[in-house]
Amino acid sequence: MTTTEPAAAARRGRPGYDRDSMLEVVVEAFNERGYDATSLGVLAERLGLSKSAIYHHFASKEQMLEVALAQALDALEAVFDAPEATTGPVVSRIRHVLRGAVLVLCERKPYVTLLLRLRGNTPIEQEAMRRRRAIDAKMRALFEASRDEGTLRADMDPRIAERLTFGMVNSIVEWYRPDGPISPEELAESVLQLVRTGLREPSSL
Amino acid sequence: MTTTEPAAAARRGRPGYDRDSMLEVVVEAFNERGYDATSLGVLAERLGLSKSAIYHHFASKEQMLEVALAQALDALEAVFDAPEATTGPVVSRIRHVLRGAVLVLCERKPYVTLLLRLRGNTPIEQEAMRRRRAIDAKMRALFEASRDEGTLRADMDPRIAERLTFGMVNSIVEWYRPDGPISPEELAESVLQLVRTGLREPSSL
DNA sequence: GTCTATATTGAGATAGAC
DNA sequence: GTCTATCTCAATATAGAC
Repeated sequence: MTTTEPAAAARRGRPGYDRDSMLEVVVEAFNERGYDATSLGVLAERLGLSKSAIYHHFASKEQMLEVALAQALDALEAVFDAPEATTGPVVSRIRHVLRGAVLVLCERKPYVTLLLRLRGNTPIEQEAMRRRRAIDAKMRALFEASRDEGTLRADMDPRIAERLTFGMVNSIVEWYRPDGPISPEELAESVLQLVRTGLREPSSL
Repeated sequence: MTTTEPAAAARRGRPGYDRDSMLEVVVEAFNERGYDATSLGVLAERLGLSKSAIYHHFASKEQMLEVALAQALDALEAVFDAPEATTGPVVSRIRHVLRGAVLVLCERKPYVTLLLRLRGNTPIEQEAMRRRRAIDAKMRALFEASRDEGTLRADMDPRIAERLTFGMVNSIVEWYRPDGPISPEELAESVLQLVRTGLREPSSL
């Protein structure tokens, strides 16, 4: 039995975690049971380590949350700060951010899931929620711009439209499976179709 | 039984809670901080009581959750078991359950919110999730029937359509305010509009 | 119906050896 | 990088008086 292995990230046995590989296991547990309901004892069990070993990688349970949330927020902010989100026709910008949000959500699902379930119980959670609300505000501004130029249906409040749309996108974390039959791209396309023209078969309108 | 006291429900002073009026305060706290993160100490503080007084009304913290979840599930199941949900044109049934779900969600928001955030950590939570999944299955069956009769757009998987639609509806608990400017009926109408024909102004298609 | 205790368990976190 | 052992505190829940 060899006692030294170079790479740690892909290992599933007992030893050799680095910060990222440990975080993967930890965040999965947070999402299954909820952050508050997940004790260090449970984490240690799933990691195959003792509780105290965890503290070699993270200063506290909340720091695990902080690092994980950053992974989600950085990716989402990148979508909304991209040139495609700030220049060009408003309808194209909306398409870009919706598609980008779906893709980030699928590709970093565990981290985004954690973000979407925050309650703001600590300063770290509150700061993450602040960043999330800033993203929401950019989305809302796009919908209001669409209303102003006449491309959003006039009989719907743009704020309601934004909330329903983003709520739909965010709900994807509840059921999407990365190893399932549908690709993130297909899913993004379905979202755009539904948002653009609804669910009805045109011939049955 | 009941009714030696007309109602303790409206009281906001120190004493005189009955089960329902206590549950209102409790569920509000659960939703603000999360069920697991809400200690009996916090509940006692918000109720203006000692921790032990709570046990006069509920046998355990989890029993509070159980009673609250029943309020949400009973109302939702009533919508899906109503005659309007089981007879008549499929499109009408879908309109009924979507509208009904939005109304229940607005009118019993705290209880539905609790339901939607469950993680299944205990048998009681698991049973509630089972009932919730049964409701989902009825919704899915309606969408599949719509696909089969040609009223759901042919280029979208009915299961994805169902999940996106229900996800949108459920996300309403995250932002709806009963004392806000929009009525549950208006909100239900917006949902139906978005789902039927999308967000775009027809003239800009 | 509420109170003041208190029992008991498990949580997050630390110390220091290997 | 991980371990055993332990600290401290807060959690749920109970006992019994008023």
